[in-house]
Amino acid sequence: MAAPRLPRSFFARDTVEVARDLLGKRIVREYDGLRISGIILETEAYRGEEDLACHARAGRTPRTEIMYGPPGRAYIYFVYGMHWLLNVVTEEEGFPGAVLIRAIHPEEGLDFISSRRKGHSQTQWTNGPAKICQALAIDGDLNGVDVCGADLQIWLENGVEIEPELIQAGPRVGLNSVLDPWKSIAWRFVVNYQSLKAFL
DNA sequence: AGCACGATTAACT
DNA sequence: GTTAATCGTGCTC
Repeated sequence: MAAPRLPRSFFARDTVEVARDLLGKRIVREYDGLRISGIILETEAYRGEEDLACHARAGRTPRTEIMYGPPGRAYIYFVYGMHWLLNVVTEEEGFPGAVLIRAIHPEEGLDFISSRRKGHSQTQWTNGPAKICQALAIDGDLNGVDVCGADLQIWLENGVEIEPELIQAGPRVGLNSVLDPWKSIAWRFVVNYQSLKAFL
């Protein structure tokens, strides 16, 4: 019996809450009949047009349109000329928001991940947002897929319980030219190493 | 261990 | 034309 997927209602909430609640959840990628999965250890929230770090800061564009759409869809985009990054759209339809998945702890499909991250040690397999996409074979072809519906490509399940006191919040990464308060607002969430050891 | 930089494309100004 | 929600390498301390 397969574990139930996180429902759309999980994502139809405030982006910052969703980002925090995604820690400890399991992200599952099905590829070529193979199940690849990991436990989410790090996320970031991007929320609203006033958030100067959010792509929706400039309003609706072809790229950001998906962030305004229904929650529970994948927002996958390309940066720095070579990297794909995976987000899940949040908030009620009409309000832009998404959670960036920044790090996971691999659990299933280790051979697959290893082959896609050849030449790197296991700790470097999925400890960054572009590394996750490389490891799980996620690219722009999957932009817009529904992670709550019947699509068998990416979805989320309940994983492990993370004690609230083991969650660290801090400023989001890579926002070099973003102004405060958005540059330093604590919308990045990381599972503390202490709790990491509980299931490593 | 930590910092600086180049890679390489597309969206947006 | 500029910038970018990053990564890997190569250099220095």
